[in-house]
Amino acid sequence: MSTKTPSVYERIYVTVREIPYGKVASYGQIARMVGGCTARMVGYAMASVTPEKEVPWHRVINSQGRISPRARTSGELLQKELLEEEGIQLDAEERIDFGTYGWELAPPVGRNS
DNA sequence: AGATTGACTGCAT
DNA sequence: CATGCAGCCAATC
Repeated sequence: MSTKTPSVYERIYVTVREIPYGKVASYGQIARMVGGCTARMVGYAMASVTPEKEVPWHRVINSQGRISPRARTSGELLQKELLEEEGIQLDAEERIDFGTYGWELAPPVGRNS
């Protein structure tokens, strides 16, 4: 293998790939699941991700159930399109309901109102 | 080898 | 509800 050691990044990519179709996960959730890394690492990993990784980065959103404003480009718009493609509908405020689309491993406490 | 950055998160103001 | 600040740790320059 290459001189590069897999390290945390590789783990994050693998974890993100574990996200089932039609579900979403937050950075913090993934960070906790991977362990040893923080939400920033996940975000940074996503920023460094490439189509070659085949990572469904569009299934990764922030804790607010919102698409990260990211830095440049209108990629966020693309992300919304991809999410809808997965069958995930966004709220009127472009927000995702973790209780409905959230990863089964990421239950935000079921508080039925 | 040191400084900077980065698609985050949570709490305080 | 919007804005600000601090904590996190690794990759990149």
